[in-house]
Amino acid sequence: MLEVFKKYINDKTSLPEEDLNEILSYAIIKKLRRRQFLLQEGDIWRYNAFICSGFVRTYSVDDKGTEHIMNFSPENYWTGDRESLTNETPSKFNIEALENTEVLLIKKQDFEMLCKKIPLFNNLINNILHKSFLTSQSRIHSSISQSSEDKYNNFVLKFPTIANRVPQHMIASYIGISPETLSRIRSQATKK
Amino acid sequence: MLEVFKKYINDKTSLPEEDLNEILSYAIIKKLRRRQFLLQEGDIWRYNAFICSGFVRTYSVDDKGTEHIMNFSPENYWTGDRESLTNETPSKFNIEALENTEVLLIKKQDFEMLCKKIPLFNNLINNILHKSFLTSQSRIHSSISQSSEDKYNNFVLKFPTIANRVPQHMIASYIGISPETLSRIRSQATKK
DNA sequence: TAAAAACGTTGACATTTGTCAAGAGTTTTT
DNA sequence: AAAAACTCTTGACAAATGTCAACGTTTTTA
Repeated sequence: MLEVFKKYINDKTSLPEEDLNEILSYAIIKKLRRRQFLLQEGDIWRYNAFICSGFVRTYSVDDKGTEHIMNFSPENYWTGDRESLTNETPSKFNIEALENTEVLLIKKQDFEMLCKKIPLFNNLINNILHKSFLTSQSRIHSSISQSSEDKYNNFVLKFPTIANRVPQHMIASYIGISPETLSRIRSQATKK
Repeated sequence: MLEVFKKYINDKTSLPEEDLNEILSYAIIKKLRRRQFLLQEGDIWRYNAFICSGFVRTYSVDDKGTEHIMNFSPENYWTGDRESLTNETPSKFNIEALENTEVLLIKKQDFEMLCKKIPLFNNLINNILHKSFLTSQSRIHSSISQSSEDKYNNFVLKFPTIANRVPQHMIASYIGISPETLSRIRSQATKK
Protein backbone atom coordinates (compact mmCIF):
# COMPACT_ATOMS: atom_id res chain seq x y z
CA MET A 1 0.00 0.00 0.00
CA LEU A 2 2.69 2.48 1.05
CA GLU A 3 4.88 0.53 -1.32
CA VAL A 4 3.04 2.03 -4.28
CA PHE A 5 3.85 5.52 -3.09
CA LYS A 6 7.45 4.64 -2.34
CA LYS A 7 7.90 3.20 -5.77
CA TYR A 8 6.31 6.25 -7.33
CA ILE A 9 8.66 8.60 -5.50
CA ASN A 10 11.72 6.52 -6.24
CA ASP A 11 10.83 6.36 -9.91
CA LYS A 12 10.48 10.10 -10.11
CA THR A 13 13.41 11.29 -8.05
CA SER A 14 16.32 10.00 -5.98
CA LEU A 15 15.13 10.96 -2.54
CA PRO A 16 17.15 9.77 0.47
CA GLU A 17 15.45 6.99 2.39
CA GLU A 18 15.12 9.16 5.48
CA ASP A 19 13.35 11.93 3.62
CA LEU A 20 10.94 9.46 2.15
CA ASN A 21 10.29 8.03 5.58
CA GLU A 22 9.63 11.46 6.98
CA ILE A 23 7.07 12.08 4.28
CA LEU A 24 5.45 8.75 5.01
CA SER A 25 5.28 9.58 8.70
CA TYR A 26 2.70 12.23 7.82
CA ALA A 27 0.69 10.02 5.52
CA ILE A 28 -2.90 9.17 6.34
CA ILE A 29 -4.33 6.10 4.68
CA LYS A 30 -7.92 6.15 3.60
CA LYS A 31 -9.87 3.35 1.97
CA LEU A 32 -12.87 4.14 -0.16
CA ARG A 33 -15.43 1.74 -1.44
CA ARG A 34 -16.90 2.21 -4.87
CA ARG A 35 -19.20 5.26 -4.91
CA GLN A 36 -17.83 6.61 -1.68
CA PHE A 37 -16.77 10.24 -1.63
CA LEU A 38 -13.36 11.61 -0.89
CA LEU A 39 -14.70 15.16 -1.13
CA GLN A 40 -18.21 16.53 -1.31
CA GLU A 41 -19.31 19.82 -2.78
CA GLY A 42 -19.41 22.53 -0.16
CA ASP A 43 -16.66 21.05 1.97
CA ILE A 44 -13.20 22.53 2.15
CA TRP A 45 -10.46 20.34 0.76
CA ARG A 46 -7.49 20.23 3.12
CA TYR A 47 -5.13 17.58 1.78
CA ASN A 48 -2.89 16.44 -0.94
CA ALA A 49 -4.05 13.07 -2.10
CA PHE A 50 -2.23 10.34 -3.93
CA ILE A 51 -4.16 7.40 -5.35
CA CYS A 52 -2.34 4.17 -4.47
CA SER A 53 -4.90 1.90 -6.03
CA GLY A 54 -8.31 2.23 -7.58
CA PHE A 55 -9.77 5.15 -9.41
CA VAL A 56 -11.62 8.38 -8.66
CA ARG A 57 -13.39 11.09 -10.60
CA THR A 58 -13.78 14.78 -9.85
CA TYR A 59 -17.01 16.36 -11.00
CA SER A 60 -19.46 19.18 -10.42
CA VAL A 61 -23.23 19.19 -10.61
CA ASP A 62 -25.02 22.11 -12.24
CA ASP A 63 -28.46 23.66 -11.65
CA LYS A 64 -30.15 21.10 -13.84
CA GLY A 65 -28.53 18.22 -12.02
CA THR A 66 -26.14 17.43 -14.87
CA GLU A 67 -22.70 16.21 -13.88
CA HIS A 68 -19.53 17.63 -15.42
CA ILE A 69 -16.37 15.64 -15.02
CA MET A 70 -13.25 17.69 -14.46
CA ASN A 71 -10.87 14.83 -14.00
CA PHE A 72 -10.18 11.14 -13.74
CA SER A 73 -7.45 10.03 -11.33
CA PRO A 74 -6.26 6.44 -11.42
CA GLU A 75 -3.55 4.88 -9.27
CA ASN A 76 -0.23 6.73 -9.29
CA TYR A 77 -1.91 10.06 -9.80
CA TRP A 78 -2.70 12.90 -7.44
CA THR A 79 -6.14 14.27 -6.90
CA GLY A 80 -7.89 16.98 -4.91
CA ASP A 81 -9.20 20.48 -5.41
CA ARG A 82 -6.35 22.93 -5.62
CA GLU A 83 -8.63 25.94 -5.57
CA SER A 84 -10.38 24.92 -2.39
CA LEU A 85 -7.08 23.88 -0.84
CA THR A 86 -5.36 27.15 -1.62
CA ASN A 87 -8.12 29.60 -0.82
CA GLU A 88 -9.75 27.50 1.89
CA THR A 89 -13.10 28.01 0.20
CA PRO A 90 -15.92 25.46 -0.15
CA SER A 91 -15.30 23.18 -3.07
CA LYS A 92 -17.52 23.15 -6.13
CA PHE A 93 -16.56 19.57 -6.78
CA ASN A 94 -17.17 16.04 -5.66
CA ILE A 95 -14.49 13.41 -5.71
CA GLU A 96 -15.96 9.96 -5.86
CA ALA A 97 -14.40 6.52 -6.07
CA LEU A 98 -15.32 4.68 -9.25
CA GLU A 99 -13.70 1.53 -7.90
CA ASN A 100 -12.59 0.50 -4.45
CA THR A 101 -9.70 2.84 -3.84
CA GLU A 102 -6.80 3.39 -1.49
CA VAL A 103 -5.72 6.97 -0.99
CA LEU A 104 -2.70 8.41 0.74
CA LEU A 105 -3.50 11.79 2.30
CA ILE A 106 -1.13 14.43 3.63
CA LYS A 107 -2.56 17.44 5.42
CA LYS A 108 -2.01 20.81 3.80
CA GLN A 109 0.22 22.17 6.53
CA ASP A 110 2.31 19.03 6.77
CA PHE A 111 2.64 18.97 3.02
CA GLU A 112 3.83 22.57 2.88
CA MET A 113 6.30 21.92 5.63
CA LEU A 114 7.65 18.89 3.77
CA CYS A 115 8.03 20.90 0.58
CA LYS A 116 10.02 23.55 2.38
CA LYS A 117 12.16 21.05 4.20
CA ILE A 118 12.85 18.71 1.29
CA PRO A 119 13.74 20.61 -1.89
CA LEU A 120 13.76 17.48 -4.02
CA PHE A 121 10.22 16.76 -2.97
CA ASN A 122 9.26 20.34 -3.75
CA ASN A 123 10.74 19.96 -7.21
CA LEU A 124 8.86 16.74 -7.76
CA ILE A 125 5.58 18.36 -6.78
CA ASN A 126 6.22 21.32 -9.02
CA ASN A 127 7.01 19.01 -11.89
CA ILE A 128 3.65 17.40 -11.43
CA LEU A 129 2.00 20.79 -11.41
CA HIS A 130 3.86 21.59 -14.60
CA LYS A 131 2.61 18.43 -16.27
CA SER A 132 -0.92 19.02 -15.06
CA PHE A 133 -0.74 22.46 -16.59
CA LEU A 134 0.36 21.09 -19.95
CA THR A 135 -2.45 18.56 -19.82
CA SER A 136 -4.94 21.34 -19.08
CA GLN A 137 -3.66 23.42 -21.95
CA SER A 138 -4.06 20.54 -24.31
CA ARG A 139 -7.61 19.98 -23.14
CA ILE A 140 -8.44 23.64 -23.59
CA HIS A 141 -7.03 23.62 -27.07
CA SER A 142 -9.11 20.60 -27.92
CA SER A 143 -12.22 22.19 -26.48
CA ILE A 144 -11.97 25.38 -28.51
CA SER A 145 -10.69 23.95 -31.77
CA GLN A 146 -12.00 20.42 -32.34
CA SER A 147 -15.28 18.89 -33.38
CA SER A 148 -17.03 16.56 -30.96
CA GLU A 149 -15.85 13.58 -32.94
CA ASP A 150 -12.25 14.77 -32.86
CA LYS A 151 -12.50 15.46 -29.14
CA TYR A 152 -13.60 11.91 -28.56
CA ASN A 153 -10.92 10.37 -30.74
CA ASN A 154 -8.36 12.57 -29.11
CA PHE A 155 -9.49 11.44 -25.68
CA VAL A 156 -9.26 7.77 -26.55
CA LEU A 157 -5.85 8.33 -28.10
CA LYS A 158 -4.46 10.17 -25.10
CA PHE A 159 -6.10 8.20 -22.34
CA PRO A 160 -6.68 4.71 -23.71
CA THR A 161 -6.69 3.00 -20.33
CA ILE A 162 -9.17 5.46 -18.87
CA ALA A 163 -11.35 5.16 -21.95
CA ASN A 164 -11.56 1.43 -21.30
CA ARG A 165 -12.20 1.83 -17.62
CA VAL A 166 -15.11 4.24 -17.43
CA PRO A 167 -18.64 4.14 -18.85
CA GLN A 168 -19.11 5.94 -22.11
CA HIS A 169 -21.35 8.64 -20.69
CA MET A 170 -18.52 9.75 -18.42
CA ILE A 171 -16.27 10.29 -21.38
CA ALA A 172 -19.05 12.37 -22.89
CA SER A 173 -19.24 14.39 -19.70
CA TYR A 174 -15.47 14.90 -19.64
CA ILE A 175 -15.34 16.22 -23.18
CA GLY A 176 -18.47 18.29 -22.71
CA ILE A 177 -21.08 16.64 -24.91
CA SER A 178 -24.27 14.70 -24.21
CA PRO A 179 -24.12 10.91 -23.89
CA GLU A 180 -26.55 10.55 -26.80
CA THR A 181 -24.32 12.56 -29.08
CA LEU A 182 -21.32 10.45 -28.19
CA SER A 183 -23.29 7.28 -28.82
CA ARG A 184 -24.23 8.56 -32.28
CA ILE A 185 -20.71 9.68 -33.07
CA ARG A 186 -19.43 6.22 -32.28
CA SER A 187 -22.06 4.38 -34.26
CA GLN A 188 -21.51 6.59 -37.29
CA ALA A 189 -17.75 6.10 -37.03
CA THR A 190 -18.02 2.31 -37.16
CA LYS A 191 -20.09 2.49 -40.32
CA LYS A 192 -17.14 3.94 -42.16
CA MET B 1 10.99 49.51 -18.95
CA LEU B 2 13.01 47.34 -16.60
CA GLU B 3 11.20 49.28 -13.92
CA VAL B 4 7.98 47.48 -14.71
CA PHE B 5 9.64 44.16 -14.10
CA LYS B 6 11.34 45.36 -10.92
CA LYS B 7 8.07 46.63 -9.55
CA TYR B 8 6.37 43.36 -10.44
CA ILE B 9 8.99 41.32 -8.61
CA ASN B 10 9.00 43.59 -5.60
CA ASP B 11 5.22 43.45 -5.37
CA LYS B 12 5.23 39.69 -5.43
CA THR B 13 8.15 38.86 -3.20
CA SER B 14 10.85 40.48 -1.10
CA LEU B 15 13.85 39.66 -3.18
CA PRO B 16 17.23 41.17 -2.19
CA GLU B 17 18.34 43.92 -4.55
CA GLU B 18 21.37 41.92 -5.62
CA ASP B 19 19.30 38.92 -6.62
CA LEU B 20 17.00 41.11 -8.64
CA ASN B 21 19.98 42.68 -10.35
CA GLU B 22 21.38 39.29 -11.19
CA ILE B 23 18.13 38.32 -12.79
CA LEU B 24 18.09 41.55 -14.75
CA SER B 25 21.61 40.93 -15.96
CA TYR B 26 20.23 38.04 -18.01
CA ALA B 27 17.30 39.96 -19.37
CA ILE B 28 16.96 40.58 -23.08
CA ILE B 29 14.73 43.41 -24.15
CA LYS B 30 12.65 43.03 -27.26
CA LYS B 31 10.33 45.55 -28.79
CA LEU B 32 7.48 44.43 -30.97
CA ARG B 33 5.33 46.54 -33.18
CA ARG B 34 1.65 45.76 -33.55
CA ARG B 35 1.21 42.54 -35.55
CA GLN B 36 4.78 41.49 -35.12
CA PHE B 37 5.43 37.96 -33.92
CA LEU B 38 7.24 36.89 -30.80
CA LEU B 39 6.91 33.26 -31.82
CA GLN B 40 5.83 31.59 -35.02
CA GLU B 41 4.36 28.15 -35.47
CA GLY B 42 7.06 25.58 -36.17
CA ASP B 43 9.77 27.40 -34.27
CA ILE B 44 11.05 26.21 -30.92
CA TRP B 45 10.36 28.53 -28.03
CA ARG B 46 13.46 29.01 -25.90
CA TYR B 47 12.66 31.75 -23.41
CA ASN B 48 10.62 32.89 -20.53
CA ALA B 49 8.90 36.09 -21.49
CA PHE B 50 7.46 38.84 -19.36
CA ILE B 51 5.31 41.53 -20.94
CA CYS B 52 6.42 44.93 -19.66
CA SER B 53 4.01 46.92 -21.77
CA GLY B 54 1.59 46.22 -24.56
CA PHE B 55 -0.38 43.11 -25.24
CA VAL B 56 0.07 39.79 -27.04
CA ARG B 57 -2.07 36.84 -27.99
CA THR B 58 -1.18 33.16 -28.39
CA TYR B 59 -3.08 31.28 -31.04
CA SER B 60 -3.01 28.32 -33.38
CA VAL B 61 -4.30 27.99 -36.92
CA ASP B 62 -6.15 24.86 -37.98
CA ASP B 63 -6.45 23.08 -41.34
CA LYS B 64 -9.24 25.36 -42.46
CA GLY B 65 -7.26 28.46 -41.62
CA THR B 66 -9.34 29.28 -38.56
CA GLU B 67 -7.49 30.81 -35.63
CA HIS B 68 -7.93 29.56 -32.07
CA ILE B 69 -6.79 31.81 -29.28
CA MET B 70 -5.18 30.04 -26.37
CA ASN B 71 -4.27 33.10 -24.39
CA PHE B 72 -4.13 36.85 -24.01
CA SER B 73 -1.14 38.30 -22.17
CA PRO B 74 -1.17 41.97 -21.21
CA GLU B 75 1.56 43.85 -19.36
CA ASN B 76 2.64 42.27 -16.09
CA TYR B 77 1.92 38.79 -17.35
CA TRP B 78 4.17 36.04 -18.63
CA THR B 79 3.81 34.46 -22.00
CA GLY B 80 5.42 31.74 -24.10
CA ASP B 81 4.84 28.13 -24.99
CA ARG B 82 5.66 25.87 -22.07
CA GLU B 83 5.28 22.72 -24.09
CA SER B 84 7.73 23.79 -26.76
CA LEU B 85 10.08 25.17 -24.13
CA THR B 86 10.09 22.00 -22.06
CA ASN B 87 10.25 19.40 -24.79
CA GLU B 88 12.18 21.52 -27.26
CA THR B 89 9.65 20.66 -29.93
CA PRO B 90 8.30 22.93 -32.66
CA SER B 91 5.51 25.09 -31.34
CA LYS B 92 1.94 24.75 -32.55
CA PHE B 93 1.33 28.36 -31.66
CA ASN B 94 1.92 31.89 -32.78
CA ILE B 95 2.46 34.72 -30.36
CA GLU B 96 1.61 38.04 -31.91
CA ALA B 97 1.58 41.58 -30.56
CA LEU B 98 -1.87 43.15 -30.60
CA GLU B 99 -0.36 46.49 -29.64
CA ASN B 100 3.17 47.80 -29.65
CA THR B 101 4.78 45.74 -26.95
CA GLU B 102 7.91 45.57 -24.83
CA VAL B 103 9.00 42.11 -23.75
CA LEU B 104 11.62 40.99 -21.30
CA LEU B 105 13.16 37.68 -22.32
CA ILE B 106 15.30 35.31 -20.32
CA LYS B 107 16.84 32.31 -22.02
CA LYS B 108 15.72 28.90 -20.82
CA GLN B 109 19.10 27.88 -19.43
CA ASP B 110 19.68 31.19 -17.69
CA PHE B 111 16.20 31.04 -16.27
CA GLU B 112 16.67 27.55 -14.89
CA MET B 113 19.98 28.54 -13.37
CA LEU B 114 18.35 31.56 -11.71
CA CYS B 115 15.56 29.40 -10.30
CA LYS B 116 18.07 27.02 -8.79
CA LYS B 117 20.23 29.78 -7.40
CA ILE B 118 17.47 31.99 -6.03
CA PRO B 119 14.85 29.97 -4.14
CA LEU B 120 12.58 32.98 -3.67
CA PHE B 121 12.49 33.47 -7.41
CA ASN B 122 11.77 29.80 -7.87
CA ASN B 123 8.86 30.09 -5.47
CA LEU B 124 7.52 33.10 -7.29
CA ILE B 125 7.63 31.30 -10.60
CA ASN B 126 5.92 28.26 -9.17
CA ASN B 127 3.22 30.46 -7.71
CA ILE B 128 2.57 31.82 -11.14
CA LEU B 129 2.38 28.32 -12.53
CA HIS B 130 -0.06 27.49 -9.77
CA LYS B 131 -2.28 30.44 -10.65
CA SER B 132 -2.09 29.64 -14.33
CA PHE B 133 -3.23 26.15 -13.53
CA LEU B 134 -6.23 27.41 -11.57
CA THR B 135 -7.13 29.71 -14.44
CA SER B 136 -6.90 26.79 -16.86
CA GLN B 137 -9.11 24.65 -14.69
CA SER B 138 -11.71 27.35 -14.54
CA ARG B 139 -11.67 27.70 -18.30
CA ILE B 140 -12.05 23.95 -18.74
CA HIS B 141 -14.96 23.89 -16.37
CA SER B 142 -16.61 26.67 -18.28
CA SER B 143 -16.00 24.94 -21.59
CA ILE B 144 -17.62 21.67 -20.56
CA SER B 145 -20.49 23.01 -18.47
CA GLN B 146 -21.68 26.36 -19.76
CA SER B 147 -23.74 27.57 -22.69
CA SER B 148 -22.13 29.89 -25.19
CA GLU B 149 -23.91 32.84 -23.65
CA ASP B 150 -22.70 31.93 -20.17
CA LYS B 151 -19.17 31.44 -21.46
CA TYR B 152 -19.22 34.92 -22.89
CA ASN B 153 -20.65 36.54 -19.76
CA ASN B 154 -18.17 34.63 -17.68
CA PHE B 155 -15.31 35.88 -19.83
CA VAL B 156 -16.37 39.51 -19.55
CA LEU B 157 -16.82 39.12 -15.81
CA LYS B 158 -13.41 37.56 -15.27
CA PHE B 159 -11.39 39.58 -17.76
CA PRO B 160 -13.16 42.93 -18.10
CA THR B 161 -10.07 44.83 -19.21
CA ILE B 162 -9.20 42.27 -21.85
CA ALA B 163 -12.79 42.22 -23.05
CA ASN B 164 -12.53 45.95 -23.66
CA ARG B 165 -9.17 45.72 -25.33
CA VAL B 166 -9.65 43.11 -28.01
CA PRO B 167 -12.02 42.84 -30.98
CA GLN B 168 -15.13 40.82 -30.34
CA HIS B 169 -14.21 38.07 -32.76
CA MET B 170 -11.13 37.29 -30.66
CA ILE B 171 -13.27 36.75 -27.61
CA ALA B 172 -15.35 34.37 -29.70
CA SER B 173 -12.19 32.55 -30.71
CA TYR B 174 -11.01 32.33 -27.11
CA ILE B 175 -14.24 30.82 -25.86
CA GLY B 176 -14.53 28.55 -28.87
CA ILE B 177 -17.54 29.86 -30.81
CA SER B 178 -17.92 31.59 -34.16
CA PRO B 179 -17.89 35.39 -34.34
CA GLU B 180 -21.40 35.38 -35.81
CA THR B 181 -22.76 33.40 -32.91
CA LEU B 182 -21.22 35.79 -30.43
CA SER B 183 -22.64 38.74 -32.29
CA ARG B 184 -26.11 37.21 -32.12
CA ILE B 185 -25.79 36.32 -28.46
CA ARG B 186 -24.94 39.90 -27.67
CA SER B 187 -27.74 41.39 -29.70
CA GLN B 188 -30.29 39.05 -28.15
CA ALA B 189 -29.01 39.83 -24.69
CA THR B 190 -29.52 43.56 -25.11
CA LYS B 191 -33.12 43.00 -26.14
CA LYS B 192 -33.89 41.66 -22.69
C1' DT C 1 -32.03 -14.95 -7.18
C1' DA C 2 -35.20 -11.29 -7.74
C1' DA C 3 -35.46 -6.38 -7.95
C1' DA C 4 -33.34 -2.20 -8.85
C1' DA C 5 -30.11 0.61 -10.90
C1' DA C 6 -27.07 1.70 -14.48
C1' DC C 7 -25.85 1.74 -19.29
C1' DG C 8 -26.04 2.33 -24.13
C1' DT C 9 -28.86 2.93 -28.25
C1' DT C 10 -32.34 4.86 -31.12
C1' DG C 11 -36.19 7.85 -32.85
C1' DA C 12 -38.51 12.25 -33.10
C1' DC C 13 -38.14 16.74 -32.63
C1' DA C 14 -36.45 21.39 -30.94
C1' DT C 15 -32.66 24.30 -30.31
C1' DT C 16 -28.22 25.90 -31.00
C1' DT C 17 -24.52 26.79 -33.75
C1' DG C 18 -21.88 27.09 -38.01
C1' DT C 19 -21.34 28.64 -42.80
C1' DC C 20 -21.56 31.68 -46.54
C1' DA C 21 -22.50 36.01 -48.37
C1' DA C 22 -23.54 40.79 -48.32
C1' DG C 23 -23.20 45.35 -46.56
C1' DA C 24 -22.20 49.36 -43.59
C1' DG C 25 -19.17 51.55 -40.58
C1' DT C 26 -14.54 52.08 -38.72
C1' DT C 27 -9.61 52.01 -38.57
C1' DT C 28 -5.26 51.62 -40.69
C1' DT C 29 -2.18 52.10 -44.29
C1' DT C 30 -0.26 54.14 -48.26
C1' DA D 1 -7.22 61.96 -48.93
C1' DA D 2 -8.07 57.68 -51.01
C1' DA D 3 -7.65 52.82 -50.80
C1' DA D 4 -7.35 48.81 -48.26
C1' DA D 5 -8.10 46.11 -44.41
C1' DC D 6 -10.63 45.17 -40.53
C1' DT D 7 -14.86 44.75 -37.71
C1' DC D 8 -19.43 43.80 -36.69
C1' DT D 9 -24.02 42.72 -38.00
C1' DT D 10 -27.67 40.36 -40.40
C1' DG D 11 -30.19 37.02 -43.38
C1' DA D 12 -30.81 32.43 -45.23
C1' DC D 13 -29.87 28.01 -44.83
C1' DA D 14 -27.41 23.69 -43.37
C1' DA D 15 -25.35 20.97 -39.92
C1' DA D 16 -24.53 19.67 -35.30
C1' DT D 17 -26.12 18.95 -30.87
C1' DG D 18 -29.43 18.66 -27.07
C1' DT D 19 -33.73 16.87 -25.06
C1' DC D 20 -37.09 13.58 -23.97
C1' DA D 21 -38.78 9.15 -24.08
C1' DA D 22 -38.65 4.32 -24.79
C1' DC D 23 -36.39 -0.07 -24.87
C1' DG D 24 -33.27 -4.01 -24.18
C1' DT D 25 -29.20 -5.37 -21.91
C1' DT D 26 -25.97 -5.66 -18.31
C1' DT D 27 -24.48 -4.91 -13.70
C1' DT D 28 -25.23 -4.16 -8.99
C1' DT D 29 -27.71 -4.49 -4.87
C1' DA D 30 -30.65 -6.33 -1.46
